[in-house]
Amino acid sequence: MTKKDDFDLMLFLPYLLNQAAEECSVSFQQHYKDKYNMLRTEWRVLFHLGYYGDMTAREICNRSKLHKTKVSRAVASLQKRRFLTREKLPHDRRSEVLKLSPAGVAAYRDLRESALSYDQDVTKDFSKPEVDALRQALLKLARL
Amino acid sequence: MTKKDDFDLMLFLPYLLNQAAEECSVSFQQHYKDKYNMLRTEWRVLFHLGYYGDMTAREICNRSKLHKTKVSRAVASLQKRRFLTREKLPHDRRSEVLKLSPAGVAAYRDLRESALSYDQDVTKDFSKPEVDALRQALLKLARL
DNA sequence: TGGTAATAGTTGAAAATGTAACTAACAAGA
DNA sequence: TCTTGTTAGTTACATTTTCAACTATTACCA
Repeated sequence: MTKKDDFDLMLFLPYLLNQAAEECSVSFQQHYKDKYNMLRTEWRVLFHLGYYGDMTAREICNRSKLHKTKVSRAVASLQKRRFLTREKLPHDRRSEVLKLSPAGVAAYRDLRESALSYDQDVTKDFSKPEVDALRQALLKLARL
Repeated sequence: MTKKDDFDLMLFLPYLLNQAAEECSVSFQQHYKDKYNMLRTEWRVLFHLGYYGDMTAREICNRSKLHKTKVSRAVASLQKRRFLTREKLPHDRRSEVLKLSPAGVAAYRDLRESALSYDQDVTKDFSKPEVDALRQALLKLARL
C-alpha cells in the first residue's frame, strides 16, 4: 500500500487529461472572464457560432457535446447581453437559429486572437510534429 | 464569419483537451459512481491515499491541485462512509493524517483494476511510442 | 383524421463548486 | 509574554451544474 503497484496514478489517462485540461482552461479563462464576463460554456457557444456560423442550440450540443440545459442557459445569457439573437425557423418552430450580433462578432474576433496566441504560447515548448501528434491523439480520444 | 479563419476551433488545445478529458472522465465514471457511489473528487482522494499511502489533506491538495475545500468535503464524505480514518498529528495538531480503512483499501484495489483495464482499453488504438509521447506531452501541459 | 411518440428547448429543485471568511494551532520576533 | 503572521482545515453563501419534469411543436402511422 505504500507505493508501486504496476499502476502509475500519475500516468493514468483520465487523470492526466483532466489535469492538463484544467490547467489550460484555467489559464485561458482570464481572456474571456474578466474582459467579457463570460463563463466557460458561454465562450464555447460564442466560438461555435463565430467559427461555424449560425446554427441552432441542438447543433451546438451535437458538436460540442455540451448538455442542452447548459447550452440553453448560455444562450439566454449571451442573448441578454446582446451577443446574439435568435429566430424561430419557419418550417420547424420548435428550433431557433442563433446568430451573433455585431457585438458578438467583435467579441468572437477578439477572443479568437487571444486563443490563437494562447495556443501558440502553450505549444511553444513542443516541436511541430509533437504538437500535431498530440492534437491527433486528443481528437481520437475525444471521439471527434 | 462563415468558416475558416486561420484558426481551427477543433484544434484549439484547451478545447480539445477538455473534450478528450470529458469523454474519458465520463466513461470512466461508471466504475466508481454506481458501484461505490463516489464523486470524481472522492475517487481521486481515494486513489492518492491508496497509491501514495497515508498523507494529510494538504499533501493531497499539493499533489492533485485540487482546492482544499473540495478535498475537505471529499474527505468528510469518505470518512462518513468509512473508507478512511483521520488522526491528528501529535506534533502539529492542525493537520490530520488520513488513512484508508480496510474497506477503503478494498475499494482502491478494485478501482485500480478498473483503471488499469480502462487505460489499456482507451490506449489500444495507439502504438506504445504514441502513448508514451502523449503522456509526456500531457505531463508537460499539466505542469507536473 | 386521431393518437402516440419523438424532438427543441426551458425551467425548478437538488447537488456540486468556488470564493471568502472563519477557527484553531503554530511560529517568530519585539 | 504579546503581537502579528502563517498554515491546516472547515463553514457559509453565492454561483453553476445536473437531473428530471415540463411545454410546444412536429412526425409517424393506424
